Amino acid sequence: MTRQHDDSRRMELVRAAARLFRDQGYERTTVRDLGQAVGLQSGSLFYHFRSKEDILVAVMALGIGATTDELEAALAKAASPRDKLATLFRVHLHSLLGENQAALEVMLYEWRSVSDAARPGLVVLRDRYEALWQTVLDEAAAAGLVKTDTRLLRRTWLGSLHWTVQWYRPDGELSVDALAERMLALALVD
Amino acid sequence: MTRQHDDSRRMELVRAAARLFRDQGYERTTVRDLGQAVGLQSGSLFYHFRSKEDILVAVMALGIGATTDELEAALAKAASPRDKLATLFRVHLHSLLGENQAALEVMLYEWRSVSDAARPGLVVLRDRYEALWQTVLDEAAAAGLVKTDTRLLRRTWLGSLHWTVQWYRPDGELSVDALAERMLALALVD
Amino acid sequence: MTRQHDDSRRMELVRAAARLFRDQGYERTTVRDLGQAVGLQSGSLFYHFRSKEDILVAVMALGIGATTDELEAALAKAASPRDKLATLFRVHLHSLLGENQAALEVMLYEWRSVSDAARPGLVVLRDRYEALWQTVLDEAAAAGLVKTDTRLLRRTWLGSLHWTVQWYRPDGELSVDALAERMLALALVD
Amino acid sequence: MTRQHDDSRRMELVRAAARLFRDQGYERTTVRDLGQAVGLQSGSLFYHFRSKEDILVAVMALGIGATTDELEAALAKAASPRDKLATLFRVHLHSLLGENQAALEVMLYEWRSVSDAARPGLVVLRDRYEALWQTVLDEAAAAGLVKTDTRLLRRTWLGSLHWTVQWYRPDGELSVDALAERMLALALVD
DNA sequence: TATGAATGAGCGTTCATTCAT
DNA sequence: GATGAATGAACGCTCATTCAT
Repeated sequence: MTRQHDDSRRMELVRAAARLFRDQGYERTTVRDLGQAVGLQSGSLFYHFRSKEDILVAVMALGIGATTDELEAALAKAASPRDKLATLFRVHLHSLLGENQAALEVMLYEWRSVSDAARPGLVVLRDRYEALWQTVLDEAAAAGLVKTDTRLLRRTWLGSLHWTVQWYRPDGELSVDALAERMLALALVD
Repeated sequence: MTRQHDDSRRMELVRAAARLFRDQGYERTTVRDLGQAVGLQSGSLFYHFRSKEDILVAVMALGIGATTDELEAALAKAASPRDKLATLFRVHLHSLLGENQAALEVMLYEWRSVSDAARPGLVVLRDRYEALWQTVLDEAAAAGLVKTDTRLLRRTWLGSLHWTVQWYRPDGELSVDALAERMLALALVD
Repeated sequence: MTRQHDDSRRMELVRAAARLFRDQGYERTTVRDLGQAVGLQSGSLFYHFRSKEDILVAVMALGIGATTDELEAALAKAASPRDKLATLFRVHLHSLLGENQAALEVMLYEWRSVSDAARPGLVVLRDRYEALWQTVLDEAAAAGLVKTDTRLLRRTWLGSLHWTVQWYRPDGELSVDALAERMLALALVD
Repeated sequence: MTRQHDDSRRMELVRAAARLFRDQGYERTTVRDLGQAVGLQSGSLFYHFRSKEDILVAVMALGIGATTDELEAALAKAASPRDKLATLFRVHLHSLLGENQAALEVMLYEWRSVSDAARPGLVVLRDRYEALWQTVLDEAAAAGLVKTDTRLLRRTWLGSLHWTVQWYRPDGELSVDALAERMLALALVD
């Protein structure tokens, strides 16, 4: 119970931090900004986290971890290789562009602020996510859906998806789901 | 003469700044770092630039401006639509990944540190570059080389190319030219 | 009963504080350090003491008070003026250098952290201790054992003894008793 | 010239710091206190010193270094072993208790705030000073002026002298010179 | 009695920028 | 054109203390 309370505070902070880091950047976000966002004095943050960087790491771990979990769950429900490809696109774009989603974007763009000590742990999480992608792409290649250079394909497609945060506007004509579908259609060999 | 000297000093500084901003990030690079890189005291920089942000803007303008110039020149020499597509990929990757190239990468990843006042000028430069892309893609679509959703295609492909800075290693097996060729092949409908 | 329990907790804390204050200094010791040393959260200390400074005062009072008690008891058993001089040295060095002794050293070196309000109470305790010394020295002077400038002599000898904490090593060749004997021999007119 | 100016600023700061560290203790003295004492903003201190601890080390090095220099010069003028002993006492007390003298006292009482990295350098300086003492004491022992246990004698006497800062009042009846003479008389075997 | 969480003031330090020389 | 010195605001973080539970 106590643990739960503690965790909920931490989670609240991590989510607020994700938004601030995404909008202003990690370096430009002060611990006073973070405190204000959750109704705490800046010093009080350090009861929950050892350092500002620890908050960044928690945000990034959440970003990639939650996305991996969702992807795994969604893939389990996908029937065909083509469905699985669609799942890759859909889950990724929802995690990047969906409402209350900010952590994955931070994960993508704030690597430079992660210390050498914290990097390996995050790399493991990232690799786990990319391994899911790789598996699906390899199956798709075996099914003749995509070309066989799946490693480069993975990097290419992920790059395309990552970049959407720079231009996609949620108030535009295109829903996230529709965007995912169109990007997949564009990417696939007919 | 004075002007020339001044400009060469400025250029030297911009190039050094590009490398530092790319490697450490704009926020993490101090004006003392910049001064040291060109053998100047930090205070002396402010004779050449009004502020640190002005240096960033100069770097970004150089990054996109020089790339645009190169692309224009290279496209003029390209014969077929397919050649022109190859030119898009080749020039872009050289500007991102080539030796002594850092400014375009800064352009891509440091938008958040550009003030509202400076942004429009850079947006104009970026739009000019993307207009070149758009023209070439439209011609390719007309020739049946690519699908017709060329606006989304432009964003998709540019995203793929931008992301290469995160994983490409110049000491690996793949040259920049070879990478450009393979990425194009992967992107094209056969 | 409650009182007893309370006191034992307090004593445990004072002893732990004495060691920490001696080893790290009062200012560099945090209440979290103190809490950890006795298995308490830092906030819980404030049930036993009103402030961190109160703990310091308790340590210092213990340091000088216990030493005074021991000196009184030991002097009562000493026969000759020369024996009494030896007792001064022996008790003082044991209190400073003996095992589990830290409080007197804190008393000597942390005056600067005692507030004006708390100082008089400690000065009284210190004066009581020094009065014992003065009496013994005056008797020794009357017996022709030491020179007659006993006030300066007291300060001189106490200074010598206090300084031992800076250089004496318990794992060296000299026991505390032996050191006391040698220092007395050195100090006495033959 | 520039160097001289720089040094004079540093010196001014070191002297002011010596007084503040002596009066309030190193830990209780803030960099804002230090800045105010020399008419500088707190941040400006860091143009002259890399850290607050560096200032402490400079104070301590000044305290022991200047005293060593003075002692060397004064010993060169002393004729007899007895004169040299008097010189030891006189120079030490002047350095501790004289006007505008604070650095040596800081040296004695702030060791705990010196980092492991800085300590060896200061120990070398201290050893140099104590070596001067040792030489003089050995000569005095050879001349039959003092007992032969000169290593313990050195520590004993230095302890006595160090302790004077705790009780000597410059506005009292005793001048520093007179105190030195009386302490020596008390310490010497007739 | 003790805890977990929070406060709020203050700390040492950084850094873009200024300016007299 | 360039420097050395200084500014001043802000930064991440610490810590004695408080208090509802």
